[in-house]
Amino acid sequence: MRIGELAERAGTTTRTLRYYESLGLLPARRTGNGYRSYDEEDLRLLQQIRTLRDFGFELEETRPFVECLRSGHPAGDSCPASLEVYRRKLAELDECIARLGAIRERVGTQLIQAERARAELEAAATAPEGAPEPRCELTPPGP
Amino acid sequence: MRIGELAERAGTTTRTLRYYESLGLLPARRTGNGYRSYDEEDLRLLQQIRTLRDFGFELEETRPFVECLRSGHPAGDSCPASLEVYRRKLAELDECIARLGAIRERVGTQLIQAERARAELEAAATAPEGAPEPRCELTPPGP
DNA sequence: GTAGACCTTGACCCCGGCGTCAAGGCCAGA
DNA sequence: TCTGGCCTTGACGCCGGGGTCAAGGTCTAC
Repeated sequence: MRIGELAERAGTTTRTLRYYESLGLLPARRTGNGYRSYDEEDLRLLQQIRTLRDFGFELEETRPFVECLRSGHPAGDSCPASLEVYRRKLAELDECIARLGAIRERVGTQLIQAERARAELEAAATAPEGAPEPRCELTPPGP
Repeated sequence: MRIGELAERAGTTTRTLRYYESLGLLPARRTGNGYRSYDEEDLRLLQQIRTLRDFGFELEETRPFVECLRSGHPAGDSCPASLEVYRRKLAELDECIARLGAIRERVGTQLIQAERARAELEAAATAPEGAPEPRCELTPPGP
């Protein structure tokens, strides 16, 4: 199978496959005329890469999975190195989710307060006495 | 105040301030010799920018807040455009958190299964009969 | 007058993951 | 034989947010 067919079957582009090859992630055999040549096994490797990438893994993080498959294991995550990547990724995801959650809370609070401030402002505009516009601002999380 | 002092007081760099100026985000007056000149108000604008950036806002998203402050409001989020950015950001955060949460679940499940597969594999290696290595792999989320 | 600490503009570099040309080779069908 | 569709390598571009030179101007202190 040539590069165009593999790309199409995997739902990606030839550019991507050449890029992976340049990283040594998915090397290709060559036919006599210099064309890249792939087989079904390469398709599996490629699918493993694309699947992990869809989950937010960086290309380098997919390498253990690919090498695991290439070394004859039936699944990319049959090897300790792959499990280690899973664990690192889990920790990363947990931390990221927690951080975003904290920010979400602060932004949400901020929005409520700012909306209330505006409501009071409009009420003040309706009423004759103009109270000073209250200050409420997103403050830095501290050093 | 010149650029170096403002940068230091805001905990950033002169390069950053020049970059913001190139975006029209934080324009500077000039003294006779061509040096940039800032005042306390500029420091406030800059702090607003840095605070929002710490919360993951892109520079362009801070623009409404800065313009709100510059137009004389006591807080960057006193204006409707700023509130709109808050709301968009909240929606963005919620979606991102949900997406990461779903991925976290899948990766976590995958890790458990792969660990169990390895445990069975080792048990099989201890026992004389080698059962076929079970396949379990992260599968694509579907088209 | 000269050292050194500031300032100026301009330009290139970085990260990841490709997209998008450009110029040319290889092969099949009419 | 020629056209069209594949393939090859190489090179530049993009995204955001600046880092890091380079070459030169300006001011102050000694």
